[in-house]
Amino acid sequence: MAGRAANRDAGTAARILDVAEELVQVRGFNGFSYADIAAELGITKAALHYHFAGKADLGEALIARYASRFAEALADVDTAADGAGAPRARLAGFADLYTEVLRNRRMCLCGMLAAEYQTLPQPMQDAVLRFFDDSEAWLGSVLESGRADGSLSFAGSASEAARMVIGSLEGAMLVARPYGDVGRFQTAAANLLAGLTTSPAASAPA
Amino acid sequence: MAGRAANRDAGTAARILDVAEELVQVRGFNGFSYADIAAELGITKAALHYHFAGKADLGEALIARYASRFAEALADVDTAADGAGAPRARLAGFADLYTEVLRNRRMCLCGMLAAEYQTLPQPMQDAVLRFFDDSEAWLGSVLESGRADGSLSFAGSASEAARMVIGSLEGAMLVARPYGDVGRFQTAAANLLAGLTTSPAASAPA
DNA sequence: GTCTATACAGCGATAGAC
DNA sequence: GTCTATCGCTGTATAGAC
Repeated sequence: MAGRAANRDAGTAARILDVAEELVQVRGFNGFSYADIAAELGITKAALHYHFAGKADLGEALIARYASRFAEALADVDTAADGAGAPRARLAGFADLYTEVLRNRRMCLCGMLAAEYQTLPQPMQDAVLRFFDDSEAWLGSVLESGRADGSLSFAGSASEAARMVIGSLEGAMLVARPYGDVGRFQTAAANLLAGLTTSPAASAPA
Repeated sequence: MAGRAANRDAGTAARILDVAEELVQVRGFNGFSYADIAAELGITKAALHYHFAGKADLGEALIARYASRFAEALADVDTAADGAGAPRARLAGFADLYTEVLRNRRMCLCGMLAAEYQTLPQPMQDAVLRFFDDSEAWLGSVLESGRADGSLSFAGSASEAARMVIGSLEGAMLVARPYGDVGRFQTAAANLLAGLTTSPAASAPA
């Protein structure tokens, strides 16, 4: 989920998605137009309609690609953090994905679309909910493992805790971004995760 | 901060604000037009411009009124929860304000505007940050009291904890609203507050 | 304070040439 | 695959009558 480089060599469709993605994450789906994308790429609006018939189609493609990249990033977190201490490291890795998005002065794509949810065409609405459902499933499983091995602690079900964490990270981004302060997000995330982490004495008995 | 009733007897300016407020909280500042307000009130767009010269002026008035009502609501929470156990009750009362907003199928006005922040005229941007600063000041003071009397517990400064709580509540709303599920928010809020609450044994020694 | 009428820019979208 | 040209509509905003 790192901020992708210029993507100069990608096909036109991919470059359109790159520009549109940034516009949605920075200005919202209702805050940009085909003209903005066309100007940025040096092509015309008509060319955009060749690749994406309507704004709704573009929006669906945007979420699909974002969700797919996010799933890859989660798989990378799984790979990077393995063995003992995996749950804690994976939880931290999950929060780090959000940090990277904010570092690019962006809001989470689906967090932004959640705000505009009522104005979105239904296929986009459905895709946004799927994104959160998938995140909840991955994180819930991590939290459950952490509770099982004693490294994490929380009340209620792992799904509920996952929902709480996802919402909290989205909200921390939402508020930190206007302040232009990544540290503000990181502090909030650290305090949040601290509340789920068992004390060293309990998790790593000397 | 309860969902205000029809406000049938209010002046036109107030009724415009009522309708615009709901539109912003449901669809976003970039998701509605003067025509939407005019249609809802049965007046013309030109009449709207008499009361609020431009959309930016309307937006500023919207935040000012919302922030003023929110401050009143916080004062009410102070009054309702007094004496022993006040910090915990005030913290719960703070979360309840958010619940009420969500019950009306709305997002927090300033949470919504935070998402659209980069597209807002600067006076609106400034007012949004002031709203969060004020909330942080009030909540930080509540948390500090709670730590002092032993009823609340958290790492770092009270201001940092306040920022974490505000962000988490905003994010819980942001994500719960698309699901149309107030219970989803309430569960997340309860889990969040549980992490700040000292165990009964510590706070209420039998 | 509200109206009719209108200006004018921007929007998403389409037709048809190249 | 991209262009020029244009459509129909909606956006915010204004002028001037009542």
